[in-house]
Amino acid sequence: MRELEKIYDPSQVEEKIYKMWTDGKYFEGVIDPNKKPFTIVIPPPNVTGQLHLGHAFNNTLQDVLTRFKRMQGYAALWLPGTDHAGIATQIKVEEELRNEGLSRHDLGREKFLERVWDWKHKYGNRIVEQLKQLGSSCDWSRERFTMDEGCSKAVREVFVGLYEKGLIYKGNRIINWCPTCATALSDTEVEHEERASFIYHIKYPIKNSDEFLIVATTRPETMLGDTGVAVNPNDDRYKHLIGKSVILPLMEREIPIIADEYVDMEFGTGCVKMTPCHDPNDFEVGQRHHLEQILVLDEAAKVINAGKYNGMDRFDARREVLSDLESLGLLIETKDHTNNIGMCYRCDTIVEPITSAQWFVKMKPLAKEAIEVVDDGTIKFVPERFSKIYTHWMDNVRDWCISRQLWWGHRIPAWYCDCGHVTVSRNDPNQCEACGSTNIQRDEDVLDTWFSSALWPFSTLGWPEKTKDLEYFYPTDVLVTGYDIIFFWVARMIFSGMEQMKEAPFHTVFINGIVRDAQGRKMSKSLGNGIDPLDIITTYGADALRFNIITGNSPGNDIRFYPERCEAMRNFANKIWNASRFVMMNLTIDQNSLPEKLELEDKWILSKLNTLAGEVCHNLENFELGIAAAKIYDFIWDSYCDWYIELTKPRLQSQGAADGAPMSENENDTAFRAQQVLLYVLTEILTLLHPFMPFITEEIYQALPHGQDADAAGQALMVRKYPEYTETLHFPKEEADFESIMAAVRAVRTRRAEMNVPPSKKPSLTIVTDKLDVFEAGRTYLGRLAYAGEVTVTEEAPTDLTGLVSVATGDARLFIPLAELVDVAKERERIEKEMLKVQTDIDKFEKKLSNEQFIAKAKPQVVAAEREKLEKLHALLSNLNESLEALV
RNA sequence: GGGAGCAUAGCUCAGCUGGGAGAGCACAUGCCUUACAAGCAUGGGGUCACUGGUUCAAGCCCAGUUGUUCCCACCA
Repeated sequence: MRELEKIYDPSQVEEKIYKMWTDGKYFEGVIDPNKKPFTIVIPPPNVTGQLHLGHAFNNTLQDVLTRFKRMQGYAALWLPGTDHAGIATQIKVEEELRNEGLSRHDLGREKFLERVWDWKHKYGNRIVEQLKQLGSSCDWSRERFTMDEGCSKAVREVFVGLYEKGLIYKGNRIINWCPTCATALSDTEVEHEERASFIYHIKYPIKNSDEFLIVATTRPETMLGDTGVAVNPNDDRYKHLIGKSVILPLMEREIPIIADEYVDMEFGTGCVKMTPCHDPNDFEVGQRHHLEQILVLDEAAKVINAGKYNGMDRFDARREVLSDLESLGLLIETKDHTNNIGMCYRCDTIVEPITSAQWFVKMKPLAKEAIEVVDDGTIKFVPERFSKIYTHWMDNVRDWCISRQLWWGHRIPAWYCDCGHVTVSRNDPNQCEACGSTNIQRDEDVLDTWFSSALWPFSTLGWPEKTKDLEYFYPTDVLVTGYDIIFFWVARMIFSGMEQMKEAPFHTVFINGIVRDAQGRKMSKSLGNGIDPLDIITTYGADALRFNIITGNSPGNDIRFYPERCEAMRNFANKIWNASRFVMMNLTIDQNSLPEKLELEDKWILSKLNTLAGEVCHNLENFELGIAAAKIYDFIWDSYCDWYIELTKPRLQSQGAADGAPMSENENDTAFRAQQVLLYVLTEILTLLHPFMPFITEEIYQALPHGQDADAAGQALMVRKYPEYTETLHFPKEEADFESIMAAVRAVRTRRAEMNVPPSKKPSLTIVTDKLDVFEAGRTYLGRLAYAGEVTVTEEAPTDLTGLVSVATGDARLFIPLAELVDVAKERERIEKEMLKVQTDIDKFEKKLSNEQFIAKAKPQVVAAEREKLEKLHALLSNLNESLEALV
C-alpha cells in the first residue's frame, strides 16, 4: 500500500496510468465467443485537426459507454481512426505551398500528393495523441485511416458495385460550385445564410414590338447566360406572348418566351428569366423546353462567353451589368430583399450554381431501406426527436454529387476512351473494355470525403474481406455523434450499411450537442473564443474535464462551457483522493471483503450503495450519463464522505486505543469491521465512477489492497466487474432507521447554528424516543455528529426542562442544556411557529388522504407513502407539543 | 414557407415511468471538528414563461400564446 500525496495532482498520474492500460492491452477488443461484443466506431477526426471541446465531449461519451460495457463483461471494441478530410487537408497543404510561392499545379499531381502524405505523417498523429490524453480507451492496434489500403479497397468496391447497379452515374447537372476551393460540392456541404440584398427588376424588350417583359432577379449578372423567359401558361397577362421572343439586353440575343407551370403568377411580375446553366430551377425548365445552355461563369467564377464582360469577377460583372442596364433605362426598380445565400462549409465563399459534368449517387432507391430501418425501430435515435429530422431529410433526399475537383482523396475509378466508352473497374484497366484501345484516360476527380466515411462501420472491420472482426463486431452497437453531421455522415452510413451489408450498421445513434462558450456562442477560430481542452487538462486534469462535460447536460442538448466549473470537478476529484487517503491511513487489513456482522450504519451505506449501483446501470443503459454521474457524485460526497466516514471515526479510534490500554475483543472487532466496510464501499465507488473519471479511480485502486477481489491484485480497475444491484445488500429497514438518526443529528445542528453555538462547546444530549434500539445503535457516533458530550437515550422525558433547549423530529425529542442561551419566551415562539408549519402540512395530507378519489385511483404504494408521511408529521407535532407544554 | 429545441434559484443547468421543487457556482452565518479550507456545518433564495385542458394528482401529458435558438426549403 502506498502513501498518497495530500493533494491530488493529475499531471503526476494520467500519463503513467494510460501507459499502464496500454501496456496491459486492456483496450484491445478480443474476439471471445463466450462474450457478447460491444462495438463503437469513432467518428474519425480530420487528420489535419486538433482536439477541440467538441471532440472532448463526443469522445468522453464514447469512452464512458465503452468502459461501462467493458466492465460489464462485454467484448468491448472502440475502434479509432482518422479521416483524410479531402478539402480541409488539401487547403492546408496548399497554404503551406503558397508560403513557398508555389501552387499545387507547379508540383503536379504526384508530387503534390507526396506532400500531402508527408503532411499526414507529420501531423496525423497529433489528434490521436490528444485523444489519449483525454483517457480514450480506443483499441489503437486497430486504428484506421479513410485512405489506408483497406478503406480504399472498400471505396473502390462500393463505387464499382453501385455503378454496375446503375446507382452511380455521371451527368451534366447543376451543382454547387465553390470558386475558392475550385470544386463541386454536395448539397449538404452548402450552408445557407440570410443576407440583406437587392432584387432588381429589368425590362426585356419583346422582339418586333414596343412591349416589354419585366423580370426580377437577385443575381443580375446571370442574365448574360439567359436563354429564355418563362411565364405561367395560365397567365392571361402574357398568354399572347408565349412563343414569341425577347431581345436579351446587353447580349442582344434573341431568346424565346416559354410557358411553364413552374412560374408562380403571384410572385413578382410573373415573368422569370431563364439561366439554365446557373440556376437549378432554370436548368430543369430549360431541359423541358430544350433551351440553349450558355455557361457564363468559369471555375473561378469569372465571366466567360459574354463579350465585353469576359474575365470579370462575378461581383464586378454584377456592378457593370447593373450600370449598363441603368444607362439603357432598362433597370426599372431596385428593392431591398433578404435572400438565402449558399456558402461553402469549408471556406465560407459564396457558392455558385453551375452546370457541370459530375458523378452522382442515385439516392431514391437507397433511401427506401434507410428510412424503413429508422421507422421500424431497427435504428433508434437518442433522443428520439432526431429520427424525425433524419427521416424528413431522407424522404426528400436528392442525388448526391460525389465527385470533387481535388487531388487529395480516392480517385474515381473511371477511364475514358475516345470511343466514348467509360470503363469503371475494380482493377486498373489497361484498355477500354468496349473497343480495346489502350489509349484510355483516368478521371481526374476524387470522391467526396464522406463517400469513404459512409463505409466506416464496416470498412474498418475489414470489409470487403470476410474477416473475423467483421463477423464478430459487425453490426456495431452505438454511434455517438453530433447532430450537425446527421446528414453528412449518419444518413450515409445507414444507407451504405443497408446496401452493402444488408444490415443496419448500428442499433442506436446517440446524438450529442455542440459545446458553446460561456455566452452561448459557437466556438470558432474567427471569434477567437475557442478553449483548448488540453489547457483544461493541464490545469484541472482530464477527469475534471470529462466530469464537467458529462454532468449538467442531457442528451442532444448543447453545452455552455465554463472553465470555472472544472474547478468544482477538480475539487470533487480531490475529495475522493482525500477520502481514499483517510481509508488507507486507517487500514490494517489486506483483504477486500465484507464482514459477517454489520452495524446499522454499515447496512445503511451498503443498502444505499446497492440502490445506487442499480440506478447507475439503468441510467447508463438508457444513455442518461449525466444523471448517472450526478448520482455517483452525490453518493460519494454526501453519503460516503460527509456521513459514513464520519460515522466510522469513533469505531476506528477505538482500535487506536490498543496502543496504550488493552482493548476489548469487541472494540477490536468493530474497528476491523469498519475498515472492511470502508474499503469495500470505496472500491465499489471507484468502480462505479471509473467510466467517468478513469485516471484518478485507477490510480487509487492500484494503491488499495485488492485481496480476495474477484480480479486479483495487479489487475486494472478498468476491467473490474461493474457493480450491479443485488437483493442480498438491500436493507430497507436499516436505511429508514438510520435516516431517523440523521434527522435527529440535523435537527440538533440546525438548532445550534441558530443559537450560534460553536462546535467546541459540547453539552450533553438527552434523546427521548420510542426507538431505543435505533438510537442506542447510533450511540458511538451520535455525540460526535451532534457535537454533544455525554449522550443519554431514554424513553422518559425529563420532568424539569429548565435551561434545556429541545428539538423534535418525527422519531425523537432531543434536549440540550444550554441554560445561558435559553430564552423561554423565544423558545415558545419558535416551537409554536414550527407547529403551525407542521399543522399546515398535516392539513394538506389529511385533505389528500380523505379524498376518496385519491384512495381509489392512486397507486397503493403512493397512498401508503402518503400515509406514512402523515404519521411522521403527527408524531412530530406531538413531540413539539410535548416540548411546548413542558416549557416553563 | 415547413420543422424542431429551449424558457425551472442571482448565474449555468439537472429533474429518468406524472405522486410534497434539485445540483454546481454565487450569497450569508459559524467553524483550521488531525482525510480534505480544493474543506465542514447551517441558512436565505423559485408564480417551474403565459393561458386553458386532461387527471384523484401536472415542472413533467394535451392545445394555444409569447419570447428565444436552431435545422430544412429551387419563389425568381
